[in-house]
Amino acid sequence: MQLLLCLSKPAQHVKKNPLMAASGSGSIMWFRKGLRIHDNPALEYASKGSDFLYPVFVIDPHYMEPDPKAFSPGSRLAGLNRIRFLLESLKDLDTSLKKLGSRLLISKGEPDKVLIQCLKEWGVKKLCFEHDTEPYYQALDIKVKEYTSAAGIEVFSPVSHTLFNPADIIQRNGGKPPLTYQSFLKLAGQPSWLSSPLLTSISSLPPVGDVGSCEISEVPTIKDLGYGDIEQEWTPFRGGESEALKRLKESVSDKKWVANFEKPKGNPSLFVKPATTVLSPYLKFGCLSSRYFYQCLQDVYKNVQKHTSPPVSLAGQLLWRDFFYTVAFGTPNFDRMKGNKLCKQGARSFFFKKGYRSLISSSFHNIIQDFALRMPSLNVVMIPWNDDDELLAAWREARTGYPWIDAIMVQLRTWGWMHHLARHSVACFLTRGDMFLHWERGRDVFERLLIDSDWAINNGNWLWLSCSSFFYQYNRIYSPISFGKKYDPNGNYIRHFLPVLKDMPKEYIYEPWTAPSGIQRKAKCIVGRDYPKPVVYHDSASKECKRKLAEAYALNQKLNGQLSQEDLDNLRRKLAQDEDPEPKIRRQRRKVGHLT
DNA sequence: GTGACGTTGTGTGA
DNA sequence: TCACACAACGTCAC
Repeated sequence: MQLLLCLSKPAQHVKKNPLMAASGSGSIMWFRKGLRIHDNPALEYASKGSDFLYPVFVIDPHYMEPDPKAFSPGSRLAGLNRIRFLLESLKDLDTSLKKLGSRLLISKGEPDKVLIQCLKEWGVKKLCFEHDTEPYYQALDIKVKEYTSAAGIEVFSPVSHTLFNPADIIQRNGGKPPLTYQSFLKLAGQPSWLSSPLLTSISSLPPVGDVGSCEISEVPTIKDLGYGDIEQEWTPFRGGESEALKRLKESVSDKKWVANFEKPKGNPSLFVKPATTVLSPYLKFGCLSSRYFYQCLQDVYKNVQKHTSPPVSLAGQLLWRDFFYTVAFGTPNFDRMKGNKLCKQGARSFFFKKGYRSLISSSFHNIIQDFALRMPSLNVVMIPWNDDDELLAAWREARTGYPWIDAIMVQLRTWGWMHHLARHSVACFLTRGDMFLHWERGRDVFERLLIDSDWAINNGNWLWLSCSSFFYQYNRIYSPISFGKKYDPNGNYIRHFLPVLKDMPKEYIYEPWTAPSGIQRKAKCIVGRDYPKPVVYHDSASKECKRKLAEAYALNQKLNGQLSQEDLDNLRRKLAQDEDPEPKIRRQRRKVGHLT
């Protein structure tokens, strides 16, 4: 309310038309993701044949308003970097809409309630919004469609966030999502829209109609949202479609770089000019169309002699995105370890008792019903992860004592973005590599702090990295010392994000606890005082993790993945009994060191 | 049932 | 720079 009051001002580009509601020629374009003008079929359809167009974005307080209890500045669900990125994206969209004779109408509240109020007040006959497969939006859309169906309002909700429609892929695979990238590629083939040009510009839009009694504001600032004066290091990446297209143009203009791109060969320690496009935050909010990006890449590939291919190529990265969207859409409880049992044993009851039947479009319902009968097939390994708030906080707050890990966590907090392999390093360290903590805890931290955090991709990658699903070679552990050193022997990345170590000689920068005390004094960094000692011994901790994973895998195999809570607890006790005490001893020493 | 395969590990030795 | 051991997983195609 405070926001609306302080921003209430006469709306520009708004034409009064008291007859509009009766004429029924108005449409609402409901922006959620898809914050762009180019390749936006919902916007295109909304503007066709409409005398008035209402471009609406609803600010959900859960997503935007300050939560003082959260572990970093921001709302309950999002860190401040991502909130700011979203506001910048909205501002850019508003500017673009104004150039086309329209504007963005910002409202605030529970999105479904606000939208239904707008639909009633404005008397429109058409509601357009981009289809979204995330559970949050699926549930939201059900509520809105219940109203539109009863009110006789046409709904147009095209798939334009991804290259393919996840439901189509699942249908083609007999009702199950493909579980490997290669099988996904085979099913997907070439996108149907690839041969025809996408609509990348619009010359004008219908004017905005009378907004009546609906509370509408301009795009708020961070301060308007109640954050006051914030002192923090902000992400260097600016939100919005204009910035996205500029970045895209820069990336694809280097044809040689695009043609030779191989994701696993990228250097995660580069930060002045990152080794990847950093287009992921723009794809996340739909400031950039993945289809337009894909088409631009195909144009480059056509004009070079040879180029890399999926999974490592740039186009392959967009296909990875679609792969995770597809598996996530076809897997109930994709974001949990413990939902798997429910999937395997009680898929029918899950779908039919929990109301998911109404959640899914009728055309897809038959497939899902069949899918439920066949049993969902994503195997999530049940692992008795440890629960240790102290270790989790050390990881989250960049004080593990391993500079490579801590520097990445500082980059996460300050930039909201890190290279993919840097994410692998810290995710492996938290889960199966060193700390043996639950991937869901790490997922929560990433989900909050990343500016590109995406429900399907984030959960998919945590399942992958923790060897819980998709990837199972738990012997392959990233070393918190040698992995970074291989790319950046001088430790420039560490020196930048952990200035406390900027004068540490390169011989010790990845393992400062090994530096002689004279060197530590000269570098003005005494380990245990200015920078923490390691919270675990990597050598023994990683061996312990491998042993635990081996036992957990064996039990999962024995019980065919059907572990009860009791089975997990028993295994946890057994693993603790057999545990090598060495990592714990180090933790005790560190703790004492901190207290004194 | 079997064999090939899997975007992105590390350390060692040639 | 490359091959190999490490130790061995699940998925897919046959």
